[in-house]
Amino acid sequence: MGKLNKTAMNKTEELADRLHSTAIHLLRQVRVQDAATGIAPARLSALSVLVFGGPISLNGLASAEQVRPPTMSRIVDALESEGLVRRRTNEQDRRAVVIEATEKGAAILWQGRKRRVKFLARHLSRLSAAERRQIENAVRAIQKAMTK
Amino acid sequence: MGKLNKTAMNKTEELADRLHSTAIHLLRQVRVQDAATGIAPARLSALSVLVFGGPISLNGLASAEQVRPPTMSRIVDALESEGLVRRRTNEQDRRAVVIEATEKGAAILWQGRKRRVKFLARHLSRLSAAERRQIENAVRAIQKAMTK
DNA sequence: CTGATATAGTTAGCAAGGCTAATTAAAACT
DNA sequence: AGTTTTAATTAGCCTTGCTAACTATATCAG
Repeated sequence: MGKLNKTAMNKTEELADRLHSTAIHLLRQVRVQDAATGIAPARLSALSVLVFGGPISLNGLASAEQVRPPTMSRIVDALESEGLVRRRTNEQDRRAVVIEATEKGAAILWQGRKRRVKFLARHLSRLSAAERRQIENAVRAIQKAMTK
Repeated sequence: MGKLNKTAMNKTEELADRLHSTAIHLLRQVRVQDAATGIAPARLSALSVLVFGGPISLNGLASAEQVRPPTMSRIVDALESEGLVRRRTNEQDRRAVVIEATEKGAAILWQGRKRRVKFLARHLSRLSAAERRQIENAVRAIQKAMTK
């Protein structure tokens, strides 16, 4: 993949290309681990915002997850019916709801997160300490490059 | 995110965690670029296999994309009706079809790929050469860690 | 060579997750 | 008080994943 026109790409573009494809493959493997939680991906991701970030409004959650409110409303419906989150009305602004993870939701999320991190760490542990340091530096650099 | 239980994680697990979240954010931003092609993501991805890998059977394409044949059959239907790919019957085995990208499909894909790579490269170009070298090394290390 | 079995692909039908447009209820602002 | 804005939901669409069931062709056993 991507061999044809390499000649037309400069070095930075080649790096961009490899970085992209590496990210795709990395996440593809991790997703298999997440499937073991039994929670569908969008739901798991929203739940994780709630567990790590605390209670938040529906619109806040939607924008944290970069989806539209109706999409998030339905995701929260599903999480709620599985007993993983809870809706409260915000008494300061009765139009708004506050969504929070239940104990059960938090427990399940921590489990899944642990599985995912251990899976990745198991792979990373096969590298040398120097290689891991390289990845660490690269992660910092990528974050720097991508934030505005 | 991920601040709560860091104490319970060792260094490699922390790295795994940051790597994971960096990959997610990277791809989320790139996806916005891909949307500009006007082709839905699964279709774009299948088309890219055809353009970079050449003609292939439906089952082959499905397994390259890690989806089931019925899913791919429908994706190919959509691409075909947009004139981006073409189905041929394999004359050696008349049960099988061979799917190939049309000129139009290839052209659109190259455009989109160029946009995506340039977008990423634009961000990477704000880093120092040393930082880009770090990313390069890290990409290699990650691939090594994740294969097999 | 014929009947059974295996393989390639499609069709039908379900679920998840994305969207916009329209609606409802509450808040905020003339 | 009446209008406008805002938070969330509902309705209805599309895409993309799946399994089960079907069709057509190929292969294999006797």
